Amino acid sequence: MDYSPDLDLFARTELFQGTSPEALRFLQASAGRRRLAAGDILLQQGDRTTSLFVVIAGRLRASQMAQDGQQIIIRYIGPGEVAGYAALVGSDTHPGTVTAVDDSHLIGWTSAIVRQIMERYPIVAINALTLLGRRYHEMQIRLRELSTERVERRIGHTLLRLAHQSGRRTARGIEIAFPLSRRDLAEMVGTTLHTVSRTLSAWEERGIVSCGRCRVVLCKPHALVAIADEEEE
Amino acid sequence: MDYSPDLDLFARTELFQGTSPEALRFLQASAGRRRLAAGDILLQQGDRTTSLFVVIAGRLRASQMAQDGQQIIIRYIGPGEVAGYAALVGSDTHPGTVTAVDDSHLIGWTSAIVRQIMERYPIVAINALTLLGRRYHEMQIRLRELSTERVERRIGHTLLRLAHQSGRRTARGIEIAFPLSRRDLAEMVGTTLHTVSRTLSAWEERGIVSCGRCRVVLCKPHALVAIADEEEE
DNA sequence: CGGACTTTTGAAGTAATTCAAGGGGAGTGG
DNA sequence: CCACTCCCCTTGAATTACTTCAAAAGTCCG
Repeated sequence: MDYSPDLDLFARTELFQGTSPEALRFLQASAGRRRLAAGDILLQQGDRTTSLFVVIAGRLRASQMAQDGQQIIIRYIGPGEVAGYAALVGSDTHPGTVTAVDDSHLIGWTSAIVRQIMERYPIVAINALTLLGRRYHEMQIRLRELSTERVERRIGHTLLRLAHQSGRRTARGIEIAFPLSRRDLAEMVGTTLHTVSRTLSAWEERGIVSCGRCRVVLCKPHALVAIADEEEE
Repeated sequence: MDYSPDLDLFARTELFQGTSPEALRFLQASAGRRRLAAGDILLQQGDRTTSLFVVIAGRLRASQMAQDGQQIIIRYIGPGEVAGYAALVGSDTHPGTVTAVDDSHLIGWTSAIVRQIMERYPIVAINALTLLGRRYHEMQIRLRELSTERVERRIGHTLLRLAHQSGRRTARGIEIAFPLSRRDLAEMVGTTLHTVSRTLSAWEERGIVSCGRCRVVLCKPHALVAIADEEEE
């Protein structure tokens, strides 16, 4: 078994940065592994919290559903990031559903072990605070955008964010590096897939983006920035 | 100086629950006090993070502003709650502005001390995680409401939440226990003060609420629940 | 090649904003 | 105590950004 690559990765994740070699060994020893194919569900909204995961490879989507079935996408989770934060904050059920959107590889720990780790190695709890604080801040910004901005601008901001956190340089521009349908984008932005489709079509005509089935490439990111941040008068 | 009442309060706040008497003494010794009149600003968005506060008495409003001046209200903060969470998560600037909406009394610690406390008493970091996790979850729910629900329903949910966290039983019903203008409510809900005004007027006609200048009383909370949660068909 | 899903685009409808104007309450200062 | 001012609130009417409804075309996969 090739443990060392994982051990390497550990030290670089947001959650375990700065932990002692001893702590890393303990984490290593107590970890479980999990592989998911694209479309598989890691955990479901309302389920009892049993584990915390860190993404090694792949990408997942955290979403929230209302009783009436309406769904929104909270965020996408990539390598090095935490999935299933409920175990981190001591919540007994998962607030959302996490689904793999690409084949993914994760490592996980039970809630009890997570608790132990944080008590033994406070740096982990402090790291967790930092990352949760960052997520909270992102949410504030999204909430503000959703409250005050028009759809076109929100789509712009959302695409720029996605490109920033998981863009891949290509010949044609920056490609969002995972399958993202118009519906997905709509559920991130708070609109309908129709409006997203229309907006992307208009942008494609102006050469700003280039899209296909579940694919978006930002050809002129600066033009998108202009749309997203331009002064309103 | 009457230190003991504060010491009493400490142990009951969300952040310091379960801390040892020794820790409480240290907290006590290193704390600063701050009094604010209604309208005073505790800290401003973009300011360097210097301190963390816990509200002893009064109420404050955390808000976020965009470049264009558009503002939203993130949340109201009451006794026992944390204000200025940036110091908790190691962010170097404050993500929002916190303003007193009633005369308030707070205690605070510098960022350096907060860091020390968390390293020495991991329980505090774990408590911080729990409370931030709860706030994050609340944000997810608001984001979902804002994305998927109509204004009337959102106003309903918002009022119910406010009543829950700071409602005061009165003869006429549950009163939101701090000044809350139509504009404030609009900035929480993501709409205009006009729409809020119209909605409240309509509800007042049906006897569901009773409002005045910066005052809202929920006379028939169950009717509001029906509006907020009723199945759509 | 059928079938499921994604995407596009037009047309109609509407919830909510924007525009506009007036009324009222609270505090201030003469 | 009255006049003045500053908010806060209310209510109509016009406008619009976006949704909803509808239908068809494209794309992937077994």
